[in-house]
Amino acid sequence: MTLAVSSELLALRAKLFRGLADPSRLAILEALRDGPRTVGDLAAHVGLQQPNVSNHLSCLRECGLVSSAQQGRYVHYRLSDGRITTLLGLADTMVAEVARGVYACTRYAETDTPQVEGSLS
Amino acid sequence: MTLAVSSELLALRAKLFRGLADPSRLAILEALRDGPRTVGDLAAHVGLQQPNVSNHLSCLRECGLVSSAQQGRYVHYRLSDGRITTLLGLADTMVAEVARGVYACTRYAETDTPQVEGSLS
DNA sequence: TCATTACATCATGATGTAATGATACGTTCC
DNA sequence: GGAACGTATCATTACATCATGATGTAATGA
Repeated sequence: MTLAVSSELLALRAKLFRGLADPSRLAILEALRDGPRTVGDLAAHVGLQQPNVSNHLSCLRECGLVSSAQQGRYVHYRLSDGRITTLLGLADTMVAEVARGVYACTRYAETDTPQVEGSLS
Repeated sequence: MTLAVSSELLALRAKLFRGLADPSRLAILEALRDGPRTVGDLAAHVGLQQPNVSNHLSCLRECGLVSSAQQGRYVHYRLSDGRITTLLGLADTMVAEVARGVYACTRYAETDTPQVEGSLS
């Protein structure tokens, strides 16, 4: 009787969050908030190798978070929806609020996370 | 250059999204929208085994998404913040909008999602 | 055509993570 | 005390995923 959230919807939500659950992809999305960028530009901006960025962009594009447009040899990527910014902002607010808890969460690998100095600015 | 967002903050955001990037955990959070529940109740509700649910709950608790309170032999879990519902709702809206794209996203495994009888409202 | 540039894809290795069964811990009741 | 119950933890296994280097593909220009 209590059927309302289908497992398919849960899987979709999980996929969406999974697309956002990687620092590299979040950095890419942040960089795209200022406007469209090319792959090489993004790679230089976030300090990752080109194939790696290309792979992450494919992920983001397939999940509908970014869209691409080829112009000559270049491929310009941009955020596909302003809602993404809203989602990131809300997550940012939550992180600021539960920062201590999230930071204390040792369940997931601490990828190169130096030290938090309460800098939530 | 000039990374607008520090890598530490990106890591925190990624952790938060990672906590939300699993169908089982989303099912648990959905079940908790109606109010506090015990571990066994949750396990029966989402169709997962008790140790598995307990493990996911530990994850969610460590990340500050749920809080627990022991009453006798039982431990009641509840959402720690109403913001979580907001975040899930926004994600839901986005999923509905980019559903086609997310469906087509074959980059991540379509884990056999647990059978859920979540109640929407 | 050939070379160069920009990007995508493939294969691989290292690491992370979810699910399971067994077991330990804590509480209640006899 | 001892048994039953609810929950947490451990070790194992299977799988997922990130990053890298090598290679492939498309587009521009000489």
